[in-house]
Amino acid sequence: MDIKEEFGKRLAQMRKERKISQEQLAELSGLNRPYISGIEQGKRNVSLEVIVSLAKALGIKTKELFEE
Amino acid sequence: MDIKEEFGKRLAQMRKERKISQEQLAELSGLNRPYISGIEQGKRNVSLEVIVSLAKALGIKTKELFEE
DNA sequence: TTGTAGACTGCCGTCGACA
DNA sequence: ATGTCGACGGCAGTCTACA
Repeated sequence: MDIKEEFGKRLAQMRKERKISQEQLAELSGLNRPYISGIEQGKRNVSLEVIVSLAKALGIKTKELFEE
Repeated sequence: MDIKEEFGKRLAQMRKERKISQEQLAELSGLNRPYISGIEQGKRNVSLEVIVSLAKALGIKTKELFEE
């Protein structure tokens, strides 16, 4: 499986565990909602800064987004 | 410290531990050498795919590039 | 609530060259 | 062996809008 897909699935999983919407995650991370959607679909090659923003918004460490 | 700097220092550290040059890391990762230099200087906001390429080139897991 | 589309700006990543 | 520059194409990330 493609790394973008893996990352997207992992992100969606962590978001749902916290029971927040894409809209809320967008606000917390400072990103826009359609972009979050694209990331979760595995369509986006996100940058280091975005990865860190998402981890912070989820209240986890960056490395946790890369655990299997 | 900025996340780009942190990542760059971590990358340089892992590369030196393996005693390979930026030139060799560039070849192994499929990236170009001046770009590797910029990353290690903390000047570049690298993408997910580049992060994974670098980890593979170093023979480590992606998450290891985010451990403190 | 989520997926998708289009238009836009800025920067990622490439490459050749020089210190 | 490494840092830096300049030029370039392509895509990251934004925003509005509609299903």
